[in-house]
Amino acid sequence: MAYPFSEIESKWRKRWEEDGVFRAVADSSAKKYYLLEMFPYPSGRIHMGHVRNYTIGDVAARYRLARGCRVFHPMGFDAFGQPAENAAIKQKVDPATWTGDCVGEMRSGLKRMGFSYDWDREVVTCDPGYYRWNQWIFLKMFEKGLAYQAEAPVNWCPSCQTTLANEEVIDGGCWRCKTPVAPRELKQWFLKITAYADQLLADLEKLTDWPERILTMQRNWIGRSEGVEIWFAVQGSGQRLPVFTTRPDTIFGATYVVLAPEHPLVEGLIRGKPQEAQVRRFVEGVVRRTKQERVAEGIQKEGLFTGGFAVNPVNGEAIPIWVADYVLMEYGTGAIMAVPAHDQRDFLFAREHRLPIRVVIQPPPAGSDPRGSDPRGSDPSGWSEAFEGEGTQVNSGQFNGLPSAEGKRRIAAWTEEQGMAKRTVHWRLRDWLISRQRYWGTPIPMIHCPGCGVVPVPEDQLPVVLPSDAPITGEGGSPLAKVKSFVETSCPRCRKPARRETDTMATFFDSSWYFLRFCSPRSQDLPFDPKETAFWMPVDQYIGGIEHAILHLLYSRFFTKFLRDLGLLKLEEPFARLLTQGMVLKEGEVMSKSKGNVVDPDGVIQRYGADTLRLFILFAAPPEDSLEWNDSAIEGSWRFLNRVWELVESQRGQTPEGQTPSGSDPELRRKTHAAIKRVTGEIESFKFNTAISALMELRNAIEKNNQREAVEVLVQLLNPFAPHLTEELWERLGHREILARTPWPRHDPALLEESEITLLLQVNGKLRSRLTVPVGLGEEGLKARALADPAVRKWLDGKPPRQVIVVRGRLVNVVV
RNA sequence: GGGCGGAUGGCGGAAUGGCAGACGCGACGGCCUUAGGAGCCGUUGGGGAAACCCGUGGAGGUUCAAGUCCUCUUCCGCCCACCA
Repeated sequence: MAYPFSEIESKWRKRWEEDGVFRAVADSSAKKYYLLEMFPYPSGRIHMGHVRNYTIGDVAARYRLARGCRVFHPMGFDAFGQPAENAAIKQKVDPATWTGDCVGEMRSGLKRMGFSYDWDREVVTCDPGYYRWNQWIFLKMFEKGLAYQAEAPVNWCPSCQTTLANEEVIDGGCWRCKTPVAPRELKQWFLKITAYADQLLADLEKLTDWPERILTMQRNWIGRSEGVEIWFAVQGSGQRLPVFTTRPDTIFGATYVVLAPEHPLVEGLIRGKPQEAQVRRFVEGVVRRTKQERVAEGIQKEGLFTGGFAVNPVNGEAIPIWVADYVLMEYGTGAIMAVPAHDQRDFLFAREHRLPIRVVIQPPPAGSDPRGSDPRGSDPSGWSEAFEGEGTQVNSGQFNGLPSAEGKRRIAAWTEEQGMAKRTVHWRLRDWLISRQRYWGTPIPMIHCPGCGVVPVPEDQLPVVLPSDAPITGEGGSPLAKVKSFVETSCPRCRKPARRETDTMATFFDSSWYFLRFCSPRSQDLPFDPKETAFWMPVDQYIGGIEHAILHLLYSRFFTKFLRDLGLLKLEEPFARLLTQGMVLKEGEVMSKSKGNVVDPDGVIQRYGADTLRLFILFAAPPEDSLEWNDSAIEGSWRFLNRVWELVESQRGQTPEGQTPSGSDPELRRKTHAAIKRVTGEIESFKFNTAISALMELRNAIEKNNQREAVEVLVQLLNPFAPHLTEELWERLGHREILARTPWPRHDPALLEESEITLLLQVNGKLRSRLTVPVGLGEEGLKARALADPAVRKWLDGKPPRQVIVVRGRLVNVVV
């Protein structure tokens, strides 16, 4: 049998395209619905992860279209990036050609799936018409002081003479030549995302339709912490050593100070001291290692005494200054006051190096408070770990006896009054390093002039086009630096010879605003037409992988806020609702070429058609969960579609008189309308797996009693999932209109009312019997029926019930 | 170390605190067929002849009633990880 999916699918794709069924029209006569899936990196063919992501989106888009919304469902390609450059290095192909081929391959792969994209709005980020606006936005950021240059470490391969991305560093060595990678300071471009840290944090409150865990991840990434910066004096030098702490209540317990190895005060502290040589060797050893290595070494904390002392301003005590690798230069002030009694890292370090431990927060006595009690006494020598909880201030001068929570506030205020400290907020969020010493990206539109310094390329000279003749070898530094005709230019200010910036932008830049470009993809005057974004934005539903939960979403939120401040948008947040779909696994593992467990969507399409693939990938698991691919389970979806096909074909064979007229089987009518209600609700809440099972149930019911209305409803409800087949069936049922544009069916609530219900009879909470009773029976009536039931009487065994619980419309529980 | 999820038949997964296992895969039996890696029908959590009993990682608890709520615990996954 096997329905002719291949002909059907190409027929309807052609029809949709010819009729422009999915073209988005900005028309305020109906509600707009912007549905966006994260656009793909064009690495070759589409894979199951794409199929899943885009099928989830397509169901939502098609459903909204049938509900009469102005649906906006665009697609494009995130086309800059390293894989194209690696292909160039390995296979000697031009990245532009390679990328173009991949885009073509992917576009046709997506088309084979029958997704309802408005292809007229396609955007490809490596197109100069797109990336000129990257450059424009960058210039605006530079103008506002949000783009700046600073020294930053990169992974450097001394053999290839090039910088490496983190993922190109494998076991501390270069991915190509295995030479150990060394960190190296390079002047690079940053975006000042930290200027928006408070807004990015505060506005998370507005994202009420985002998954809670994504919000938590963003919150932790931004990492706001409130505390005080307190100034220790370096003994015998007059220098001030600022230290940040979130625990001012523990200041009296500081027994030493620790500097990060890179801290600028280290050199002065050790000079001429006996410790000098040893400390210097230690510092050099730490600095030479990359951050990954430092972290990978784990909990082993190493450090040395510098020979210097710092004076704690709260009690005038001189305490030793150490350097240790567990203090990071890039957080806080690069120095800490160590309170070993109340911080676990300090505790371990103090134990290791025999530094004093002083308790300043007395743990509450055991049993005093069920939540906060701590069995430890006030003598830390017996402790196995630090006490980080709340307690009572001790050894803390005039603050003794206060609860530590109050001590925290009072000590912070007091040190501030005394001029010893100031209250501050520190953020974990760092500025965003966007420079890449790479070819396949957007050139940063800046010019270095010996006389004028760093000068922006004037707006009317954009785009700065990526030259096509760069030598891409993977060696000898940035490819752009080797293209004379690109590098050599004149200063826009003084006209004298100058050099172009040869770094390109990280591709996260490109994807931080593409959702705005879709609104007016051919806009020539601005990155997007503010009228169009005012109509379409925000994205009503965004769908993509959890791996983008932090960076991509944070950057997009940052860009939106920046563009709003430029006056181009009237929008706080770009994505109203977010869904993160799970991964596609095979035998419990992520599909990957290296594991050799990749299932190619095209093979599946050839065997079963796109509709079966779509249906199966939605049926096998809820969208957010990971999905276990199963080659034989897809047969179930295939069978189901064939049976639906058969159902319609068999009905077509019948004369109208031979069909069961609508209404003659009230039970099937009821089931049909119940299915409309259920499937509709489940599509809206993205429970596609159960929506499909409801469709299977409806088909099973129809098979027993074929009825025109039921069949038509089934075809309509199935449409978002299996669009090609259902268009064909809809036509075969005699309809002229395209099903995708046919209004979604509505259920008749009157038909869902039932006259009888099944009453569950429990004895002591266990199901013992069931009873069919008329709807609307009162509590007493239900109780009487239950107690009269033979099964219940058997369990009562003549004894009177102790209690009878009646849940109307559902059950009666008799307690003996 | 921190955060967030999970754990239900042979498998994927269903279950507003109220019929555990919907729907599907697989398996088994049958029908049809020259044949079937097709199709159709039936059975399918475990135990038991049956009445019934036992079952949602483990241990407690709340409740008339717990897969679902609470406490503790084990294991697994993901993300972030020396953040002061």
